[in-house]
Amino acid sequence: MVRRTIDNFDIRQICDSGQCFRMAHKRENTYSVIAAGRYLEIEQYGRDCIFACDEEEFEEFWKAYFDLDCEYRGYIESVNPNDEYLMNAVEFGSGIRILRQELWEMTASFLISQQNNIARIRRCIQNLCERYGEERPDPRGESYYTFPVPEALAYLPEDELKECNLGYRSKYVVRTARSIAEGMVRLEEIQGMRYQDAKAELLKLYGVGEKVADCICLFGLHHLEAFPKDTHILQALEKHYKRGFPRRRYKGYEGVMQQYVFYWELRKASLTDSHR
DNA sequence: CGCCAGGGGAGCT
DNA sequence: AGCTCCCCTGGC
Repeated sequence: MVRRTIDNFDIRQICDSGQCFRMAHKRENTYSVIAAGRYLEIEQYGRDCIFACDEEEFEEFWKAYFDLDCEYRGYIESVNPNDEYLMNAVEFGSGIRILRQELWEMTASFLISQQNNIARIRRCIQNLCERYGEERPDPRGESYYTFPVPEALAYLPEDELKECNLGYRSKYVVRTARSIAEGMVRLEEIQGMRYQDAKAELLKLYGVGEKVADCICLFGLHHLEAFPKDTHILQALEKHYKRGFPRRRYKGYEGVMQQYVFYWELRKASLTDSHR
């Protein structure tokens, strides 16, 4: 067990912010996450967090995964006080962090995300992991499945992943897995590239367009300047930033602001809903 | 049953 | 850069 008191960290908000599809609400105050072949449960009460792993694993892996070396207060305090919309969004999602997830997993996950909703994206990825990932025991005596390696998908018939409920996205994932398995696109090299070069390289993958490439850059490469524009963000920009989002002010971490806006747009509907 | 939207993209012009 | 068409599932 690892105990930490952490500011601007809310595991529920992170789970609901739609950047990780392998996080789940286990029970009151407790969430699970599967990443890089590992399984972890996190329990949180206010700023007090309990990570169900030993100190070594926490320091070596999870600390960086949750981006805990970064102080998010600075991002939050930089928001223009006159920007009422963004002030609200940032206050509402002040516990969000940009996770440091795996490049290949983000690539496949955001291929699956297109024209899809988050609940179904989760099910698709769960299906994919159960069928092509590796089964491992978790500390509680149950089991979980790792994310399949590219080679496990690369030589399937292009429609095979429709069995996992991917629909027409099946061929995007299979062809991309093949491009990577055969070395047409080298993820290890992309890891070392700056944002623009990495994005250009990712755009070569079949099924990867502007928006998906930016999601991969933001969540899989931690390029915080990537600013994915999905339907929700476009609607918000249209409504609140007719003259364009002030990217200059937030230069270098526009993607963090994007995530506050996205979460706010996603959740505020259900907020008024639950108040009936 | 039809219609539409869900964190778009490919293939044209 | 903009347009059309493509494509799958779930909810209403």
